[in-house]
Amino acid sequence: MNIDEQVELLMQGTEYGDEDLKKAMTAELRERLIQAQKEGRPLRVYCGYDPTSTDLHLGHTITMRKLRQFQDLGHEVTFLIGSYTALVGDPSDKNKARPILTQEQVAANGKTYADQAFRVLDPAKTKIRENGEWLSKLTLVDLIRLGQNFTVQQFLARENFANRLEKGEPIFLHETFYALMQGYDAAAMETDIQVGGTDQLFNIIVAGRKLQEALGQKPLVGVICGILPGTDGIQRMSKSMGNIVPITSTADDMYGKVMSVPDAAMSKYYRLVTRLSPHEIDEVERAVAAGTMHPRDAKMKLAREITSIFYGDAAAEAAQENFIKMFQQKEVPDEMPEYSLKAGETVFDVILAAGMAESKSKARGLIDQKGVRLDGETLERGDIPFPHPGVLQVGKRRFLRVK
RNA sequence: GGGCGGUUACCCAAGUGGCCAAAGGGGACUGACUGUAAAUCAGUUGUCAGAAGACUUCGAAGGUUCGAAUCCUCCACCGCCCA
Repeated sequence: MNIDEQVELLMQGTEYGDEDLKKAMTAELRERLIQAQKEGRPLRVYCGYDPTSTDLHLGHTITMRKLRQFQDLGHEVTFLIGSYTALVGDPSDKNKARPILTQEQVAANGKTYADQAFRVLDPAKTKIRENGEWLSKLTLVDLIRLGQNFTVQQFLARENFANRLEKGEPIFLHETFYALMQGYDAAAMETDIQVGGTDQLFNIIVAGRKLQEALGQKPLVGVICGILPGTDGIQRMSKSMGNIVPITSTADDMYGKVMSVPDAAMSKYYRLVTRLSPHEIDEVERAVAAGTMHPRDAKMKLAREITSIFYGDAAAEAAQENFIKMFQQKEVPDEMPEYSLKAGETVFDVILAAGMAESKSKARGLIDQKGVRLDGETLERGDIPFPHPGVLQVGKRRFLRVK
């Protein structure tokens, strides 16, 4: 791959929110690649992950995919676990301060993060480090010195702080340390390239570069990845929005979740979380635009690709077949929870016992709305004894085999 | 530390003694239509009850009243201004 192609691939899916910045970063990236080639040394690339929960979702894999691209081009990739930054909580993507985690939680989460990351990254070529390694050694004086490189105004100008200020929501002092800590990570590792989401723009472009410069290093190149919308297609994918595709979900589930993503978000999914080259993606989009490819088929290709990244081709193929059977041909799924009918139980009893509705009122509502079927027949009442064993379907996708 | 304002259901938010289980919007859910997409249309969205209705709920606890989300007292938390 020549330098131009490398730059194109590495800049795919990036978003800077500012054309000039993007141009500048692209130019710097090119320069670094050339320089690295000349000197015959790999670039030091990293992305940090704060282990704030146990489950990673597709949104987290965007930057991993980007790291993987660097890895495949022969560069040195560090998967940095933010053991210390997680203690502070990144204010970037929240309108509220994050809950403070204990050191034990952080340690436990960090472990599972690395394991999950290796579904995308090449374990043999990945360094795993924790930022506690160097952040724990900073003294108060060190921290104060770091703070001398920034003004309060710079922080208040940040979009999310500015919003909170405007709305009268609290901004805690400790939140401002986050950027300093992250910037220091970059300096401590003498980073060439830092990868992160658009919410990290400030931390990377302002904090990281400035601190490196202050410490006499060449400022890093920020590769800022776009944000993946969740399954609703609008809000960013995040656990609290309930629109995530967990990377630990089953192949069938992953395939189905990707299929439920609105068309409008397809392009982002292709660019941010697949292994396809910019060229191949263009081809798919052209075909859809020209009408030679059905948008549904483009999405099936996407769902299959994503499932394959995590489960391999065979499982992705199987997931696709299940999907076709279940939803395109309206057959009931092969596997579903089972329930043993007890004497005298009504339809309501079964629905509630199986957790298919939260309360009897909700169940009543579902029946009234013709949302409950037994072997395909709509049930009119819920207070009658359960008619006969069979497949109970509540809504579109909740199934129960009643025996 | 002082002054003022706020806390309503999943979220935002209206409501300042009875007509309040509580407007409106968003979200979620169901049905129709579809490509398990979007858009659109119709409906549901505190719990129990077949229905009438009953019960619990407007930050917490007490109180006034025939009756309180609404008035009073105290407590907790948040914001703004002044230090």
